[in-house]
Amino acid sequence: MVAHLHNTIATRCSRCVLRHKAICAALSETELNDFNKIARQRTITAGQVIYGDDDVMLANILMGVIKLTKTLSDGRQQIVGLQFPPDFLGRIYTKTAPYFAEAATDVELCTFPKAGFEAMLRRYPGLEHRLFENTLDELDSAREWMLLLGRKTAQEKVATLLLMIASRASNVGCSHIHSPEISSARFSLPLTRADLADYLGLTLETVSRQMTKLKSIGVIELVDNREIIVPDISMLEKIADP
Amino acid sequence: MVAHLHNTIATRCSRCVLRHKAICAALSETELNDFNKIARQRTITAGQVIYGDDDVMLANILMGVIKLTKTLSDGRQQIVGLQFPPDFLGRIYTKTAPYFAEAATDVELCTFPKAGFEAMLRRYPGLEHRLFENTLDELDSAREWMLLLGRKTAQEKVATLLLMIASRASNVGCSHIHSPEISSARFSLPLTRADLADYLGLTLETVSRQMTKLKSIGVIELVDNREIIVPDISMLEKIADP
DNA sequence: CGCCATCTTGACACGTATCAACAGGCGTGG
DNA sequence: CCACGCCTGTTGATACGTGTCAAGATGGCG
Repeated sequence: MVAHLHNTIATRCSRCVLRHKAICAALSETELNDFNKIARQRTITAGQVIYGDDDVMLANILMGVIKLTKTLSDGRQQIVGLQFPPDFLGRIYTKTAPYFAEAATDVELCTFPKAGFEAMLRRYPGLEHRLFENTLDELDSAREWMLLLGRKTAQEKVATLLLMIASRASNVGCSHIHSPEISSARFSLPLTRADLADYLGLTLETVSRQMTKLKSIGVIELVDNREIIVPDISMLEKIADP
Repeated sequence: MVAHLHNTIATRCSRCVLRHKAICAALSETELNDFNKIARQRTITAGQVIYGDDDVMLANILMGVIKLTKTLSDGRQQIVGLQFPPDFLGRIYTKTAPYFAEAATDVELCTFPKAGFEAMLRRYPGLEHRLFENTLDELDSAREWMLLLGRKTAQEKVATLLLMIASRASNVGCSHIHSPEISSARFSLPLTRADLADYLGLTLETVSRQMTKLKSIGVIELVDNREIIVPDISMLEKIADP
C-alpha cells in the first residue's frame, strides 16, 4: 500500500510541468520521490494573502502570479517582486519574511513545510546550489528594478513593465526574428492598474494615462484593458531604454 | 621555504580583522590556509572602477565603501547597492555582472581569482551556504530600497539613508540605550552629495536642500558637510518611517 | 436592471528637477 | 605666500512631471 502510494506520487511529479524547470530539475528521481513525501498541492484565490511577516510559506509556483509587497505604516505600498511559474516562493533560513506574498491571480502552489524543506537542503547540496542561483538572479532583477524606480520616467516605467510581463507571462506569438523582420506579442495582464502602479512607484491614474498615450502613438493596442497587443516589440524597447 | 611561506600567510589571515566576520568565518584554519594561496590584497583609490560589465572581481572588503551602479544609455545613473566591510564583493556564477562596482572611498580588498574561488565553493559547501545567506540578506535590503525609491518622499529618503549609513559605516558613539535614554550617533559620510542622490533616485540639489532642512529642524548637525551628528536617533527614525 | 469594481479622463496642486549663481575648501603653481 | 582654478556643496527662481481629487465611463455579476 505504502509503496503504491509513493508510486502514484512519483507519477504525479513526473507528469508535472515543472519537473525539469523549477528547483525540482536539480533532483534525481529518487531524491524527488523523497521530496514528494513533504510536498502538498494548494490552490489560492486572487487577492488572498499567502504569507505575512509572521510566517513564511515555501512553494513552487505551478500557476498564476504572486506579488511580494511592502507597506509603510501610513499605507503607502510597493510591490518589490513579482513571481511567475516556475519560480520558487518563500524566504528560507529565516522565521519570517520582510514582505507579504499575495496572490495577484488565482494561484496553484506545490508547498513544503519549512523545517522539512530546509532539512532537504542540507541533504541535497545540489538543491541548495540551484536555489542560490535563483536568488542571485532575483537580486539582479531587483537591482534592475531599482534603476527603474529611481531613474525612469512614468512612460519608460510602463513600457519596461509591459516588456517584462510579455516575456514572462507570455503565451506569446512573439517570434523574435531579427533584422528586418518585426516581432510582435500578445498577452493578458495578470495585474490591475493599481498593482501596476504599486510595482512602478506610480499612481494608478498615471499608469492609466501612460497606457492611453502608448496606445495613441501606436505602440500598443488594447483589446479589453487586460488583453494587450504589441505590434512591434522593438518600438516598446526603444521607449523602455531610450 | 614553501612551508614557511604558507605559515606567514596563515599568520596574516589569523590577524585579519575579518577573520571571524567575513565569509572566512565559515572556514576552518586548514581551509583558510588553502584559501590563502589564491588570495591577494589590493588597494584601490576613490573613484576608480573596480569592475564593469566585461568582468567580475571577487573580493572581501577590508576597508572603504564600494558603490554598485547602473546607468541608462543617456547617462542617468542609479546606485543599486552599497558595500561596506566585511561584505563580499562580486557576482559569482556568471562571467559578467549587470552593474559596475566603483570605489566610493579609498578601498582595500582581499581579492580572489574567479575560477579558483568557484572551485573552493564546490569543495567547501559551508562556504557556499554562507554566501547564500549573504545574498538573501542583500536581496532583502534591495527590496527595502525598492520601497524607498518607489514610495518615500525626498525627506524620508535622506533620513533613511542617514540611518543606514550610521548603522553600517559607524565608528559610532551610538549608545543604543533604550527607554527614556536618548541615543545619539556621529559619523562621517563616505559619499558625496551626488552619490547620495544617485542612491536615492534624487538630484544632488534636492539632497542638499533636505540636509539643510533636517539641520534647521534640529534632527542633525553638520560639522563639516561630511561629518554628521545625530543627537537623537529616534527623531530621525520617525522621519524615515512616518 | 442596477450595483460594484475597474478604468479613464480632467482640473489643479505640489514636489522635485532644472538651470544658474555663488560660497567655501584645497591643492597647484607662480 | 598669495592667487587662481577646480571640486564640492548651497541656495534661488522657475519649469515640469506626477500626485491628488473628482467625475464619468465601462463591464461583470447578482
